[in-house]
Amino acid sequence: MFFVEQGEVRLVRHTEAGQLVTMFRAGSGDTLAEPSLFSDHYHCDAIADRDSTVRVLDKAIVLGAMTENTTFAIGLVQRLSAQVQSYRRKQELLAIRSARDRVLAGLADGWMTGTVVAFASDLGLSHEVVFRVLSDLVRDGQVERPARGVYRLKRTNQAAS
Amino acid sequence: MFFVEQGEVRLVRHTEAGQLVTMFRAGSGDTLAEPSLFSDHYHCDAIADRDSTVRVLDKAIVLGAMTENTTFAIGLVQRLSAQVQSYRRKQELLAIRSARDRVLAGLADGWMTGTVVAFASDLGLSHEVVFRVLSDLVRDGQVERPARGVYRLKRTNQAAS
DNA sequence: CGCTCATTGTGATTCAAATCATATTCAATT
DNA sequence: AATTGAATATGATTTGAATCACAATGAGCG
Repeated sequence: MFFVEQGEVRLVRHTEAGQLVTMFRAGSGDTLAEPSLFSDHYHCDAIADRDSTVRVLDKAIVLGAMTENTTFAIGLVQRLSAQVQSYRRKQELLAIRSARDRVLAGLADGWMTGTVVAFASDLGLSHEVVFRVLSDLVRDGQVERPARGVYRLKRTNQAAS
Repeated sequence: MFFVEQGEVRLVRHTEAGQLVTMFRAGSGDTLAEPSLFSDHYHCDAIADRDSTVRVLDKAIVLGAMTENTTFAIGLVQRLSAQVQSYRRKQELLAIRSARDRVLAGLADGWMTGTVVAFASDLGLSHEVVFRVLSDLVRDGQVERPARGVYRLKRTNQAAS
């Protein structure tokens, strides 16, 4: 198990077909690979896109800390719950068939942080379609593009939640 | 938060487009809606396809139990970790573009339990394509169909993990 | 038993996302 | 300053999953 002190680390897996799927993005203060506490053979790779500082937490020590320090355990439960929630939200989003609606939902959820290519990958769409949809949305006035490669929803249809 | 004593309860959400997405299937002994412990406004619906018995756990009591009983807290962490793992696996599976490969992966992971329609919904595919792919796979000898609506991978390409 | 309804299954057609191709911008490197 | 490589962007084409349409089977029910 790992603790990200600085930077950003992505947990990725390779499908049989060879494509890279990002499982989780851990920022400063996040823990990584909690499931490894209970299962040995589950394998992911970790990629740091920026320089990052990561603390390695020994499995036995973490398990020990959970029995002794209840606030620690509760914190862990809380972080895991948040992860479960975000996975559910992602599932819901990926269930949206139309590329346009999916891009809109992704924008509303604040997924468009890095590059468009990364955004497209998170959405499970080809970057070409995402570029095209973004262009259309800008043309339709739903989205603004303050700079090259930067897209933002207009206040008109911001996230409700 | 809920505890499923008997039966099976599905956690579902409705997308804006009106389609139903199954977020989680809880069987006997599983807990449901753990994230509700920490957030108030997240909303899912629960559907019992079979008659089921569910125990309602009071939020405050569960939080109390976590501080007092460390084994309880650890159990919760463990269940949540397992959920996170399965969500990651599902993400990986849904990232598979080809319907044929996705169906194969779903079969290998033992998702084909109920009806083909339910299976298709879990895979995020139309049931027509799933039927077609299953037919092809039977024709190709990769899959056996012991009875109408029952499909099973042949030992040749069983799950590696 | 006849009725309804969901599931199973297949065939034909459509449509939209993937793919292929290509140009441009820009930052990092040499 | 020239070179590489990645991201941005758009256009043309293909492909495969969705959709529409329609049978057949089988379970539940009055």
